[in-house]
Amino acid sequence: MERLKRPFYERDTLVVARELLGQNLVRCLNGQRLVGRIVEVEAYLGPGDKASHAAAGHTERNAAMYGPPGHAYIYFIYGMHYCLNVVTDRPGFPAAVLLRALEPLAGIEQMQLNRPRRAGLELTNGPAKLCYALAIDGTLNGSDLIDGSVLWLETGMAIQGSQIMAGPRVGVRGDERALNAPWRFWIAGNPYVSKA
DNA sequence: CTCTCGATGCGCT
DNA sequence: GCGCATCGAGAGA
Repeated sequence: MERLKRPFYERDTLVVARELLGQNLVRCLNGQRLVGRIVEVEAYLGPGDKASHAAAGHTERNAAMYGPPGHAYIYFIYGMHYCLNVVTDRPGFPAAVLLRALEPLAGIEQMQLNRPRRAGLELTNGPAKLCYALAIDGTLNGSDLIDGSVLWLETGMAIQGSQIMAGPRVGVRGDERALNAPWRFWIAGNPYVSKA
């Protein structure tokens, strides 16, 4: 499988979000490949998006979103969880796509070890769950997904446009527009999607 | 199965 | 101090 290059990420965030569905997320851990198919994402479209961390402007926490596309933006939330985004759009413009759910493809035994009390669908059907399964935490924030050796994306399975579902994002606050915008995308019928 | 609620730490006002 | 792009235990049905 071929690694996704910088130009893939350096495009309109809604386009990238839809095309991320079906691609493979690869985490290299102690020489082992942990691989999951991306089945659910959410787009965060910049400073004007009131649900985005970038709505508050440039801060230390969200700095990765302002950097070049094709890097990881990983944040710590609710005092105990991490969530993984990929940075999109042009350098200097703070946009990203949150990876919300994966379908495990390889390294599943290690994922089980990383989540000792959960199995099956519960392994990776949520944004913080997939980070536990793939051993992704704040130390990987800002990782380069093109030249790095710990985290990257590879071309996966082609998804037909008719198989892509869209709806409002989960768990966000903000104004009316942020709450209603259909910027959550998922693969129709995939059992690992966090919410039907 | 669904629903409620506590956990837990840090960035931001 | 407040609130958070969440999760999972426990209760009830």
